[in-house]
Amino acid sequence: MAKHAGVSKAAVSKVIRNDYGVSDAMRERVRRAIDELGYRPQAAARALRGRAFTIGVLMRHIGIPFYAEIMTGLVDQLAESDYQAIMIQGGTRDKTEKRALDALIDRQVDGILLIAPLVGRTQVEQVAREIPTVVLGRHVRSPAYDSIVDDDRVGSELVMDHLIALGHRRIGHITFNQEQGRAAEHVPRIRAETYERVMRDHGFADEIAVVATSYSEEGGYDGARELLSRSPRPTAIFAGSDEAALGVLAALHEAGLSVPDDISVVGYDNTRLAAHPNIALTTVNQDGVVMGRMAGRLLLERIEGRTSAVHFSVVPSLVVRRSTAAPGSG
Amino acid sequence: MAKHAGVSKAAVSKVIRNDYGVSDAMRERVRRAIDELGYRPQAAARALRGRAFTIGVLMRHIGIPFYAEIMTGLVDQLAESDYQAIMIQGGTRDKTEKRALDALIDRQVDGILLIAPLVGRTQVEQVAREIPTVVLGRHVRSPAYDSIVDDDRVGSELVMDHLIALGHRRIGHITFNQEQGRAAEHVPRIRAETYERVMRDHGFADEIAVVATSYSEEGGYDGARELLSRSPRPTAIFAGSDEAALGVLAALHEAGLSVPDDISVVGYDNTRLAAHPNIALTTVNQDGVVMGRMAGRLLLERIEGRTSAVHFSVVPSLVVRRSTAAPGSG
DNA sequence: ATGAAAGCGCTAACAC
DNA sequence: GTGTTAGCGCTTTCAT
Repeated sequence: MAKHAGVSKAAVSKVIRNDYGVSDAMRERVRRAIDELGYRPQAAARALRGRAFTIGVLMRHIGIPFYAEIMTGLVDQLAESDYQAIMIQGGTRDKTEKRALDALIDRQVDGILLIAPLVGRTQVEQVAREIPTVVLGRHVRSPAYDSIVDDDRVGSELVMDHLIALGHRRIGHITFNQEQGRAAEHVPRIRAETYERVMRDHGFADEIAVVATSYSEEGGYDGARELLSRSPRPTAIFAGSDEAALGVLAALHEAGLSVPDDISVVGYDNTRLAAHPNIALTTVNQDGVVMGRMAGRLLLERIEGRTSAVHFSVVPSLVVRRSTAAPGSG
Repeated sequence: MAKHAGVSKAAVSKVIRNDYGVSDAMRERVRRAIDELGYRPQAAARALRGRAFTIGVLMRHIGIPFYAEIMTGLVDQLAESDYQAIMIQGGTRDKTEKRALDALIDRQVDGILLIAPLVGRTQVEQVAREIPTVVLGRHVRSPAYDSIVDDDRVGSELVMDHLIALGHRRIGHITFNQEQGRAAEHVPRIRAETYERVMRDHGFADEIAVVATSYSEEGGYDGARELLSRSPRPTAIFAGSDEAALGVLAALHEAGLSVPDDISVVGYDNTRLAAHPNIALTTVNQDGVVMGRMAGRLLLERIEGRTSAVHFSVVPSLVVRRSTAAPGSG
């Protein structure tokens, strides 16, 4: 490559990196040679000496619509930089997630975005000492890394206020049963705590009914069946996620109960499906695209040298659809 | 690292790669040092000389449930190897996909899985000359790379036979309007052609009604509205994908038509949502997990040296749910 | 069976 | 403003 342009390797390197100390003529000559040869610098070689120009994203699975929104924002933000986002699946077990995280580190990524990681604060801090790190979806404010969350307290309050304003008081909640250790920073815990607090604040402490399963469709299904078996049964169910709400709807359908006439249902996340007319789920919207874009910005800033931590919170909004109504209207 | 174990770098390298010519004592010593130091080889440095131990997967977006299945199979297959799968989003435009593909190549991946790529055969062949490549979801049999497809002819026949057996003859179809150039290898084209062929074979040539929009929910919505505006309107709609079928359901809902009493709807892909009781979509199941596992196997084989091309076809099956019934039953 | 040495393709520091 | 040089952390070849 350098030979073809009749210049030194260093000159080529400088042109590619837009480094200073290159004459226009030199730049032009190198540019032409690059085009003629279709030359592309090898990321591995660059990584060995400097940067890999790669942002690694760790997520449990792909296939989750909300994650897709995050990626849209991230890619959009990185588009103007020289950085590329690569993704890796961590799975749902500690061990597989660890392996995936190690794989990113081995590949010398310049920044890491952890989406709702299983790994705890201490371990993330260890990684963050070496590599700029942003955690999305964990309510933890470490000085060692940045975080981005939706304000789950506000979102949950929106849900509860909506239901209570409609006249509900026997409201059930389905949450995600996670390990206790670091649960305080976990989203399901915050949504559940807010649910309980609002219930108490309104004098409905006796009506509190929380079932801990998971945020999956299956978890919602099981949770709803459990809630329905109680007597009297709730007039509304606040599922901790849209996924779980889908399971709730399935269980209600199976039980021959109609929504919202017999029972109101609320989700959280505003996945694309919630908007479908056959579902029409009242839910909380958190702007994943904005969160992803912010993640990209924070990572680029850290790569450029910022060391102080930034903790960003997105304000959610309630989207009211046809799955909620006043109780006993059917 | 080598110093800590009191051996040469070459010895460490051999132990890590399970190369021959290492005594048990040496292996033991190196292993212990690795554990003590928590040593991990840098992929970038390895890539420069040998392999990156990385499989790159290019897909349009994450967030597509079927792609998640493919990844599950791929990761499962690679779990027993030293290879890691990383994903990159190509987006829906030629240009962004090209950029993503280049990014994988720059990162020296050892193998590439292209999921329903926009890029055409010639360009893929160029890549495949350098890097083992598997294409999933394109009906093209190149001698230069492997391919994995669902047998879309069989799947589409299953759909049509089902509808015709129920008594439908005015069946509409919604397809994906792609560039004509290389359309022959594209899935939507094959599904549409099979639809037309079966219609003709049964003497329903006059009833053929194809609307070309896209395989998205919006595309299905628009397509359905177009089909409903015709007179007489179809008694059944075969949407080319579940996504599109969701849009069809939305349009029917809006038009006050009930499914399946007024009109039957069939999708394709058996995404998780199709199974939800509020949707209950009759659709075609293609085993994404099997396809992903096969992709991993083919890539590993190619990395090990296979040069002849393998073309693998998965046999789909029909999943009948409540969105189809005999015509005029309502 | 083991180690010394060369070199993969870049970047950074320095000399000119 | 440009070229030369050293070296990033591995793998590979070749002595020993």
